[in-house]
Amino acid sequence: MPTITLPDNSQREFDQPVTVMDVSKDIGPGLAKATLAGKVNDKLVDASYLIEDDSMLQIITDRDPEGLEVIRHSSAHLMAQAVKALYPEAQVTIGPVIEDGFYYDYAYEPGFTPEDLEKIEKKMQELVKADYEVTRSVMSRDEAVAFFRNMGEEYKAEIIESIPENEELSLYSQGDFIDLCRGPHVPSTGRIKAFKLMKVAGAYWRGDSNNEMLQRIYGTAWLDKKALKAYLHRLEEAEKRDHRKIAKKQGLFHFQEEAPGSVFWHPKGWTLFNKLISYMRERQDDAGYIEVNTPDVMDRSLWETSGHWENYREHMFSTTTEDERVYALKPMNCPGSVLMFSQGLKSYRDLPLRMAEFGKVHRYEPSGALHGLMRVRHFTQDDAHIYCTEEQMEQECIDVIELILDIYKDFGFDDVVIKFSDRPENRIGSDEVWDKLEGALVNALNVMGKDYKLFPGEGAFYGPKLEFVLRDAIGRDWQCGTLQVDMNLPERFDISYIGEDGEKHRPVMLHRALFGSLERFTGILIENYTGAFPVWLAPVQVVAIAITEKQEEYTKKVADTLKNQGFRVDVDLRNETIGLKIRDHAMQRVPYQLILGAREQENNNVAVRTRAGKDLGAMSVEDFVLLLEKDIAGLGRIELED
RNA sequence: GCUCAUAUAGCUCAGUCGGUAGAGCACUUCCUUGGUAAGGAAGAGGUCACCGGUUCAAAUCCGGUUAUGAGCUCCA
Repeated sequence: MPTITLPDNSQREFDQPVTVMDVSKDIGPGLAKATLAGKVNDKLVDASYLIEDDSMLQIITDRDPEGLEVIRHSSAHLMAQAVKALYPEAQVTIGPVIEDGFYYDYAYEPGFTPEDLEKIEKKMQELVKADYEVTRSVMSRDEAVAFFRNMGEEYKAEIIESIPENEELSLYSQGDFIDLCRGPHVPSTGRIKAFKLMKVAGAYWRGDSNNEMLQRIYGTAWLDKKALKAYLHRLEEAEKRDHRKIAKKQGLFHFQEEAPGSVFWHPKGWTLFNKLISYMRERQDDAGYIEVNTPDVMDRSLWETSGHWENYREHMFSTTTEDERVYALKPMNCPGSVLMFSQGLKSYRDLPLRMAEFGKVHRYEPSGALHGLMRVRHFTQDDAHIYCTEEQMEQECIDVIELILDIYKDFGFDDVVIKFSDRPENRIGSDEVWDKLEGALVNALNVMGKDYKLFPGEGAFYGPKLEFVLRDAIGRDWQCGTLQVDMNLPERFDISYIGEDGEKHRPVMLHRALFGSLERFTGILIENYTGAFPVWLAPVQVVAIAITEKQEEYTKKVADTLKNQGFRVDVDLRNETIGLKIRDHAMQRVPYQLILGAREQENNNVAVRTRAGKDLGAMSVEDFVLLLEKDIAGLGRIELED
């Protein structure tokens, strides 16, 4: 005799066990029609779930976030059903829900073509129309293994075999398709209204590159066609922000075959790059760092001492000279930094020693990993190594985190995902030391009230790390800043400082990078600003445009006045209409355009237009300079975007 | 590195059935001297990524290489 309590605390009594759907029907036919699943005592269940005892029940409809998840999960099953119908020899594996949709991995030797996707999608539509009822059944583990093995589904059987023996497994079937699944699912296939298959890709079985490659089909699913359309539109818009596209349009950099994964910076892109360096240099200077520079090419023996030769040799660029000496291009700055530290005796009075370097590192990344500016083979780190005592460590961590978040704020990144990776299985150092190092990082975050995501066992073998992650236009996450504690290098290079007691002590070494890779950060910024950089960063801040050739001299004069005050100014004297010139520079996202015609020349002033199309009217050059300076002082966050 | 796809003018892209390549923008020259997102005309520009094969004939079909894109794996 279950009593059902609904979210509004109203109660309904039934004289026999009821399904979620029964309760829905009891409340009203409209709700019954909208019911996708239920939440009984906070556990997500099918609409057909039988409630036997007094329970809290929330009916899940397409208005609930869980409803969309159920639809996406069922969409994955729907796709698998379609694939099995069209390609019976394909074996099913797994098909989870992901952000914005779902995927399903198949073992299918010939692979799927884009045409196959169309066919599969069409089949899915048919299956929706047929409106198969989705039913749940239960099997023991061993029954299920035998069942799937008998069907020729070896992968499925393998998955089930790895599940503990005593667990009861649920299976879902629709039409002649059956799959192992935790559920819940929609009551019938007709409930899936808006989906689209997006792309085929390879994916390793069980995520292990030693295993065979499966065929993964990605799809997206939404509550209705309108939401699907909006999503596709959003994707299109996001693609326009792709840093590679914007860079081409604005002439910031290029890549070419002779140097895969290596950037050719054009003048405008290089200006941007250098602006970031001078910004960082200033911030680090204020934060008590010193800056050094160490060699790019160093002898093999150094990399043997650091351990890189042993562990990362295949990812290093190395070179042998005429005299048979083997050198390597530095894949990291730290060994150089340590050599710098060991020059001369260090006292505890020298600590904390914060040694920064804008070092270009070279890593032979796998070809498939390369990705625009985000993943390159030669990149510049805003690297620094902080040598300090154990007592100083936590405060140094706090200072680094504070600096990093403050710097990100200057670029408009207020929400930064922080990842914390703690001790891995293979590691050096005692547990007590690890406790201390992890504690330093976590305490620092706690003191600052910052949330973080824990990645257990993902730390480096020599110490735990924090990673600061930013997201690109297409929704991909990229690690930018990092803070790591290192127990390995000080040991390997046997560095020390003289303590108050006159004895040698081993310093703690913190590695940190704030932008991380200047190249990657530039890429993130291009997308973040859609190429419309704040004035302080913009490669060209102002363009002076002559309306006719009669203003040529005046235009040059105005431009020179601004250039002499340190602004980055372009001049446009082309024999084109003013409309075309304005359009060109607006599309190049130049923050300010000065329109210079007979009127301006006569009154000795400039007519100012923003890239967003706002006409600020005429003003003197002096007033315009004040405007620029104010804009730059506010780090260009004055509202002039469209 | 793996799976799939792509590679044609500086850029964006067409190119049917295999018959030696085309548009728009950009560029050069000329006309136009203009007032806040595209004025007009003419001209120049290509070893169709590279190497090989099939064929009387290859941008087109086949194989390989390189690079790029998406995803997977990796990222000290």
